[in-house]
Amino acid sequence: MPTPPTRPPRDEEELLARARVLAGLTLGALAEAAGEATPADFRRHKGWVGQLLERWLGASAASLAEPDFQTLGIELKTVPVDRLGRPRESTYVCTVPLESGHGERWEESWVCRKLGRVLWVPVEAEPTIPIPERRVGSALLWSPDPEAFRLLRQDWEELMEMVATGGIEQVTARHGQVLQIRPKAADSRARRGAHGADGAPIRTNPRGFYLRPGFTATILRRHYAVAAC
DNA sequence: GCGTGATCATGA
DNA sequence: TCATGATCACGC
Repeated sequence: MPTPPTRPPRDEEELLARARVLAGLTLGALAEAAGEATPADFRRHKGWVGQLLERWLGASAASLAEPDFQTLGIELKTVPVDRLGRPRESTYVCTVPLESGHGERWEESWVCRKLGRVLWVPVEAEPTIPIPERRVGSALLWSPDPEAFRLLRQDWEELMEMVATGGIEQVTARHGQVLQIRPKAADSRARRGAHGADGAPIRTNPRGFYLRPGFTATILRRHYAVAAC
């Protein structure tokens, strides 16, 4: 059984090597080897899997508005998958800028920068599998291809245009083909400064950008199609 | 209080 | 069954 690294990976190759070691291992084994307890359920431990993998891969920017692997410019995303390897949940990307983002170009956007290079790590999330027995899958180091890039850009521009013109309160999770905007806060009472439909300052629930499961499914499906050959 | 790590819980 | 809207913990 390996032990968690004490420093960030030097390069992509080292990061991938670390990830390959984890493939097939269970959450229980990784938690034990890292000296922590495996939660009985995730109701009060929602980010636990992500933080466990951060530790095992040597991520450096935990809970900062930076890529997880700062020097490499790589974002780590653990994705809960069903028995067929399909994502069970959407994937959080970043906060929606409610006051400063208007007029920003796609290329400079937080979404574009975060998704430029992503290490996807699938993790079994079937409710029937006890948490300690759930296995880590094989990781995929990914950058958007032209089609993915186009879809993301199109959604981002459309959503930010809505935020700028109609106001954030008009945007729901139903907008956006692959990217959506949903609440992202401690609870529904949390408030953040924003602009209303008429441009007047308002207070509203903080929002985040999320990738729809179908988008992530396409990424993983291609990976496994290749891996199976 | 905010951003990051996400999953939960409910209604359609 | 599935997606949306709500929620929980942590570090700073």
